[in-house]
Amino acid sequence: MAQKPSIPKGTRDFNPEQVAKRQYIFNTIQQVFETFGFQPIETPSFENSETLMGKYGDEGDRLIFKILNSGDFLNKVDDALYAEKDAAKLTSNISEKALRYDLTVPFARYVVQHQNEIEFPFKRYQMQPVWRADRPQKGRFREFYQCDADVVGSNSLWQEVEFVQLYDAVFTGLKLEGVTIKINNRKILSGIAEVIGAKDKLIDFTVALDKLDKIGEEKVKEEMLSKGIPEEGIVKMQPLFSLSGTFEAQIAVLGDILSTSKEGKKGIEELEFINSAIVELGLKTATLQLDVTLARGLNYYTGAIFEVAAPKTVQMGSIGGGGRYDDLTGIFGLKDVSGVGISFGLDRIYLVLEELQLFPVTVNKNVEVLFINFGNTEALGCLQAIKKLRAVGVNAELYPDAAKMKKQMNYANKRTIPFVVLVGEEEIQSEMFTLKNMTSGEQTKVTFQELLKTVKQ
RNA sequence: GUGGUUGUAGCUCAGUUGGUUAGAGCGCCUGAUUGUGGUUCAGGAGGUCGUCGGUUCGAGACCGAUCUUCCACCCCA
Repeated sequence: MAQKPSIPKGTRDFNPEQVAKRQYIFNTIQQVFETFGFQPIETPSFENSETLMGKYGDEGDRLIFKILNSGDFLNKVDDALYAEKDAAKLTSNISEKALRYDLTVPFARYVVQHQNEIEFPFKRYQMQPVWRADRPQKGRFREFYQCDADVVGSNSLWQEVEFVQLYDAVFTGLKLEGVTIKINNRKILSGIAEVIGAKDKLIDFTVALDKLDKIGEEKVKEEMLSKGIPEEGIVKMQPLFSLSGTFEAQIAVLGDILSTSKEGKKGIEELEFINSAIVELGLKTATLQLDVTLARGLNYYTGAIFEVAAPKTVQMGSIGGGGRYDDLTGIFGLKDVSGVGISFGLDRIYLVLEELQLFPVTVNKNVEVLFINFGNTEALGCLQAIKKLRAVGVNAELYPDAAKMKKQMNYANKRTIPFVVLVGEEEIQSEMFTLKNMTSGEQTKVTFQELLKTVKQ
């Protein structure tokens, strides 16, 4: 074959079956979002660069897809700047727009921009693709969908409680049982950083702590030391490294460590509030688990932090995440609007459901009846029947050409169409339909009413 | 962004130390079967070996670059 066309790395095409399966996940999530009182919005695929840049840290900035300006953009660049060959500086001069990196920041922009039309607290959901210039891996793409639900304009911890319930409802709805909703609180992390004398190194500290179950205690300590966290501080947080047991037991240990930190204690209070409410309300299939090592890179979180892990039998990064951000809209000039939200990673959920074979067999919305084409006279009669079938919601189609019977049957077979109807000269005269069941091979002569009845089942 | 890995027919993969015309299974098309798919039998199509360049009398195989795949970092859904 000549030069095969291709798509950029980290992107994918979806065939009809895959789309049906993705649609199934979307529908489940959307339905739960709506029963929890969220309303949909959509925002553009690309935003002004200044809306996105600097909101996700240096690493995030690197991963944002920048859109080149139109026209003769190089002409407008200062010669000296061009000669410098500093990509970061040059970028801002030749790119004014960028593809959205997540749905939270565009949402914050939306809230600020439409603050006078919005009734607070505002509960919105959004299911759209986002783009990251990352190196692809399993479950990591450069174009993928996020499904976000956020509430802004309420400090109430009941929102956090609701989101835990929402996670549980969605994964239960998807028959994905045994997911773990990990929870932590940024205030606890800041509290610890304060207690160990590394208040100014919060990010370094959390990033290192986050790796505990991956690289082990010793390596984490090494990394912390190398980032300049004082040794006596690391000694102080020693109990953290072996933290386990029930929610209550872990809270007790944290209480000890954080006894001198006002912020830390506040974090513990919040966690206790959420946990006791969840214990009271109960979860259907998910488990809520305190995980002090849970950090999440995004630096705008200020309170609760969530992350959802797939059942342990599947190797997959987190399939959802979120948290409380007290001042996200502040970066766009709207102060004192607290928000909290969660996100579902559609593409990863897809991979998990596929691996565990949890998609229902019925997701494929297939044609239910194929009418064999014997020629123009017969075809017209068929289309009259098809019209009536479609009117009552039966997916039906006529084979477009009067091709060989074998070919037409084969088509029905390949597309796994369950019923085939044959209307030839003979059937037209007797006003009957020959109905063939493709799974059993059984063939009967029926009236239209009987045909409708069989096919509708 | 760093390090590694992968690419041969539509799919899954063989292909010896570099040596005639690059193979298999499955799939696809045609016929046996002009009103009957799945099974069977017979036949057939389909590849500039990811791309570009180099070494060699000769490259699918060796070397380089590039793209792609997957993986580990980084980071993250």
